[in-house]
Amino acid sequence: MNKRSGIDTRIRIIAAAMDVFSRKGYARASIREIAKAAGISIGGIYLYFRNKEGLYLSLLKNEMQVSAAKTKEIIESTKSPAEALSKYLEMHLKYAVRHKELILLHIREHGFAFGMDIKRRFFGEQRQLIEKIIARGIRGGQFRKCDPKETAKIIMGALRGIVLSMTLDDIAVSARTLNDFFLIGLLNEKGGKRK
Amino acid sequence: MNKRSGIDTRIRIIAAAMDVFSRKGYARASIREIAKAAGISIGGIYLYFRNKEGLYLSLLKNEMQVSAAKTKEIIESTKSPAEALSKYLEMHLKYAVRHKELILLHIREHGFAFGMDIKRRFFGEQRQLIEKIIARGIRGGQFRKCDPKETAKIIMGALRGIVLSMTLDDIAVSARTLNDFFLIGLLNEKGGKRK
Amino acid sequence: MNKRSGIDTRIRIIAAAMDVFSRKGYARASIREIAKAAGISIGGIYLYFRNKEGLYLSLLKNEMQVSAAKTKEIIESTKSPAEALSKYLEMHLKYAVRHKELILLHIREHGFAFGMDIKRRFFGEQRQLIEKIIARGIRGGQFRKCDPKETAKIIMGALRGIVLSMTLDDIAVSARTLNDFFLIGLLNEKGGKRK
Amino acid sequence: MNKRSGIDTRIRIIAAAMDVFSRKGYARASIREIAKAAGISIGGIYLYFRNKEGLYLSLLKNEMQVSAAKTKEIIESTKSPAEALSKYLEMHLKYAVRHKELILLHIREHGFAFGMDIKRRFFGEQRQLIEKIIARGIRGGQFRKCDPKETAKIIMGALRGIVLSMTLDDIAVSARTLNDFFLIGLLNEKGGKRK
DNA sequence: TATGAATGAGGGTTCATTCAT
DNA sequence: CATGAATGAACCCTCATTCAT
Repeated sequence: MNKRSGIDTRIRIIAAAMDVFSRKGYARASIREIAKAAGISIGGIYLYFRNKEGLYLSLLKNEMQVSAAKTKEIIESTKSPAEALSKYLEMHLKYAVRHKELILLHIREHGFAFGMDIKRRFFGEQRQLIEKIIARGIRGGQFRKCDPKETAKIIMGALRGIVLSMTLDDIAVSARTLNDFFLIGLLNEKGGKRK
Repeated sequence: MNKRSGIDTRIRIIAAAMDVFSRKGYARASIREIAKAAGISIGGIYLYFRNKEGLYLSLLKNEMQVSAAKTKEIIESTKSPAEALSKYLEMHLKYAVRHKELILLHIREHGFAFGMDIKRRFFGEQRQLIEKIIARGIRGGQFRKCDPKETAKIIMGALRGIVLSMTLDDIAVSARTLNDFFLIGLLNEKGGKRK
Repeated sequence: MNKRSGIDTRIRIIAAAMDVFSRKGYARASIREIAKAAGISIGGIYLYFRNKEGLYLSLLKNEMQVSAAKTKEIIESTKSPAEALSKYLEMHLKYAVRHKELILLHIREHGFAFGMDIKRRFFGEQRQLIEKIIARGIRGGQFRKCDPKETAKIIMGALRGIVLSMTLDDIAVSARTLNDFFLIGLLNEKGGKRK
Repeated sequence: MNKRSGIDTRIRIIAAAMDVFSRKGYARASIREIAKAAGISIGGIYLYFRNKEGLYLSLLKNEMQVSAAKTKEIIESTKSPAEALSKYLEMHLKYAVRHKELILLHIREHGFAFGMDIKRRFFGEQRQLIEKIIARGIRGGQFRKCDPKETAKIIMGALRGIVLSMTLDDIAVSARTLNDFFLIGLLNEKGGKRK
C-alpha cells in the first residue's frame, strides 16, 4: 500500500534479517519471519535478494565492510602502537557488547559452505593490521621482541574468544583488565607503564 | 549385515553423528544422513537415542566428561602453578588439533536451547580450576598480583578463541608461542624465565 | 491450475477432509490423501489449517453449529410438544441419511482427546432441548408422567444408536416407525392416537 | 525365561490387546505396547497371530461368540416374551457397564475394512432373536401389533445407542427406566403392568 | 514493484513386521 | 517357543521458492 523507495525496503529487510538470523541462527530463521519483521511480503524478499543465502551474504558483507572501515580509521589515526592496540581492543569490546547476537551468528555460521571466503579475507586483513602495529612497536622499542605474525594470530584469536565468552557465558570483562592482559605481556619493562 | 552387538551399534551411531553434526551443524544435519553414515536404518537410531536432541546431548555429555576427567588428572598431578597452566594450555591445544570439527560443533551450538546447562557447568568447573591455579601462583609469589577470577575468565575465553581460530581459519599456533603469551603477562619478573 | 480464491480452496479442503476422515477415521486418514482429494498440495492444507487436529476441529465445529441452529429453529417454531419431538426425530433421521459417514466419523472420534468439550457441550444442549419439550408435554398432560431428564437422555442415546445402526448396518428405518416407537410410550392413553 | 503353555500365552496376549485397543483404539494401539502389557516380546506376538489385524479379529470373534452364547442361553431359558426382552436389555446394560471401553472400541472400529462381515453377521443374528421374541409376543397377545422386523431394528439400534451414550457421555441409565421406555410402548393396555 | 497462495522436497519420528540368534 | 535389534515405508509438518495477479 505504502510506496517506499527500493533502497529503504532493502535496508529494512537487512535489518529484519539481522534481527531474526541473530536470534535464531541461519537454519532456524525463516524467510516468512524475516518478511513479517520487515513488513514486506514473502515474495518481496526475492525482489531484493536472490535467495536466503544471498540475503545472509549481503548481511555479512555489509557488516564486515563497516567493521573494516571503522578499524582502519581508528588505527590509522593513532600514532603510538600501544595506544592503537588499546583502541582496537576497546572498539571490538564495545562493538561486541552492542552486537552480541550478530557476532554469535557469524561465529556460528562460520564454517558454513558459503561466506567462508569473505570471512577469511576479513580476518586475514584484520590480522595484518595488528601485525603491522606489533611490528611497528617492536621496531620502535616499545614492544618486546616476538614474532609479529604469531602474536597477531594469538591476539586476534584470543580477542575473538573473549568476545565469544562474553556473549555465550554472559560474562563481563572490563576493558581495563583486557588491556592489561594483552599489553603487559607485550610491553617492554621500561615502557611497561600504561598511559 | 544384520545383527550386531548393541554396544557396537551405539558407538557407530555416535561416531557417525559426530561426523555429520560436525560437518553440518545441528540444524542442517539430518537423521537420515547420520543413519546412512552409521550403516544403520533410520529407525535404528531411535532404538539407541530418544531423538535427535538426545543424540546430540549424548555426544555432548560424553565429550565433556572425558575432557573434564583429563583436565583434572593433568592439573592435579602437577605441582608448579606455571607448569600446570602450561600443561592445561598444551592439552587443549592438542585436543583442538585432533577434534577440530567437534569443537566447532559445540561452540556453534552453544546458546542452543538444550545443552546450555551442561556446557555452562562444564565451563564453570574448568574456570574454577584455572582460578585455583592462579590463586596458588599468586600466593606462592610466582604470579604477579591480579584478580584470579577475572584472569581465569580471560584465559578461558582467550584459549577458546584461539582454538576456534585454529579451527575456523586453519591457522596453526605453536604451543610455545601460546605459552609465552599467556604466561609472560602472568609471571613475576624474577620468575620470568620459563622453565 | 494455479491460483484459486482462498475461500474456494478452504471449502474444497473441508469437503475432501470430510470425505477422507469419514471413510478412514481420524487416525488412518492422511494429510496426503486429503490434499490429493482436494486437488491441492500438501503444504497448501497448512495455509488454511494449523494442523490435522485443527482441520478436524474445524469440521466438527462447523457441523455442530449448523446442526444446532437447525434444531433450535425447528423446535421453536412448533407449538405441540409431540409434534416438536416428531420433527426433531425426523430431522435427525433425514440428516443421518444424507451424512452417514460424517456421523460415523464423529461417533468414532468421540472420546478423542480433543473435540471432547465441543461435543459434550453440543450433546448437552441438545438434551436440554428435548428435556424442555418433554417437561412441557407432561405439564400439558400430553405425555405420561416420567423423569424428563432421564427420558431425554434415553431418547438422545436411542436416536444416536438408531442413526448409527442405519449407518453401520446399512439398515433403513422409516420415520413413521421411529415416531411410533418413541411416542407411543410417552403419550397418555387418552392422547394415544397420533395426530 | 518362564516356561508357560502356549494357550496361556495366547490368552494373556488377547487380554493385553483388549486393554490396549480399548484405551487407544486400533490405530493408536501399538504392538509394542500390547507386547509389554502381555509380558511377552514383540516377536512373540507374531507366533500367535498373523499380524495386528489378525489379533484384532481374534479379539472380535472371541467377544462375539461369548456374547452370542450368553444371549441365546438367557433368551431360551425364558418363557414370557416381555421377560425375555427385559432380560436381554438388562444383560446388555450390565455388560456395557463392565466393558465400556471394549464396546466403544468395537463401535469405533466398525466400518473398518476388516471385521465388518463378522460384526454384521453378529448383529443380524441378534436382531433375529429379538424379532422372534417380538413376533411371539404379538402372537400371544402380550405385545401390540407392529412390524417385528422394523421394531427389532429400532430396539437393537436404540440399545446400542444408549450403551454408547453411557460410555461416551458418562451417563448412567437405570435398568428400570430403560425397561419402562422400551416396554411400555410395546405392551397392550391390558398387559400393561410389568411383572 | 509487490503480493501471498501454492508447491513439494525433505525434515524428524513412529511402528508393524521380520529374522538371526 | 521366544527374543529384540533392525528395517523402511509412511506419517505429520515446515519452509525456501515460484508465479499469476
